Amino acid sequence: MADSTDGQTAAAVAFLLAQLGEHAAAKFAERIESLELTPAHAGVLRLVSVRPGCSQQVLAGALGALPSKVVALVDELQRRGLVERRRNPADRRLHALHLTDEGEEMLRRVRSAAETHGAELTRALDPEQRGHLADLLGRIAADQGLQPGVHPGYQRLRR
Amino acid sequence: MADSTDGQTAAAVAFLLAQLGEHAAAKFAERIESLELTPAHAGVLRLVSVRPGCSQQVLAGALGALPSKVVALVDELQRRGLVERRRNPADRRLHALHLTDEGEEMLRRVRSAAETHGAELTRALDPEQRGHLADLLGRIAADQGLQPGVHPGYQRLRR
DNA sequence: TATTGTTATACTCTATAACTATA
DNA sequence: TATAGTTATAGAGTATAACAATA
Repeated sequence: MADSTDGQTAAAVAFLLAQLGEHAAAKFAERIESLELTPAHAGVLRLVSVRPGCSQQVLAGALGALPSKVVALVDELQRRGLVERRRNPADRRLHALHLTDEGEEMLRRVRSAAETHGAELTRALDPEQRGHLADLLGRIAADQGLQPGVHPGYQRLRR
Repeated sequence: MADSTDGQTAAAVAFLLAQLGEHAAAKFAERIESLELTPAHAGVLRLVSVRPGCSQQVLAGALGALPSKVVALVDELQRRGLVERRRNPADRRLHALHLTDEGEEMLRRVRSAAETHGAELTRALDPEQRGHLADLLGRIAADQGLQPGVHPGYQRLRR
């Protein structure tokens, strides 16, 4: 069944993914604007929560962002009391990153916003269809070698 | 079944869409690099083909791009003999845009690249799953008010 | 006066590369 | 000498606004 119709379907799927991906990212950014966070900020909070004590280099690698960008992001989040930089006594070059209690609270709000965002985005589907869609997208993501939960493209790499 | 599990599924779908959308857009851009086209160029070719004789203003609106950007894109495509600007005798301010034969040929190559791209992106799915995915994504796109076939996000609006 | 297309300019962002402090 | 983090700078890309031609 790898006929011309299927080829067009595949192309249409790719187009829809690009279109919806842009839409989803823009809507999410809009939604966390009220928290005065950008998607990049949210990515930092999430990753520091998952890997407490990680260095800024590790963070840059996982986010796909430049170290210099990470400095600015962490500066901002630290200034607002959401993350802490702790010197590592064993290697004083490293900054171990941790969420403060306020940071944890903010992350809960981000997660809540993400759920509302997801519900709004997929409101045209019933729960069964939503589950099916998650499955199909997960298969593609795994096949394409995308890291689960890591950097949706907040980074502008461009090589 | 609108329970906490479903809420997490919805959030996961939104995340996957953003992640896969970025991936799909990047891969497509890579694929048409060999044609020395950017996604924005491809968008112009496609739209001029669909709406032959359209003005640059109309094009800018449909692409979600700035008029000044459209000028640069059309300049480049005209220089390469892919599109023509024809003065409209009725209103000499307007440039009616048309594809040349070379432009038509280039668009065929872009469409072929898009099919290969789609097949590669969705290779983890069988044709039935691919069709199902196209259906689910189409429902969301329609519900979210996205124009079919129009601007996947090549524009950087940001407002 | 309003609109199309164009050009010029200002601005934002990103990437690169220097610099410091530690190792 | 090499690495983490930081700062400064250059470059790319975008949006804004001025402009000429036509209506």
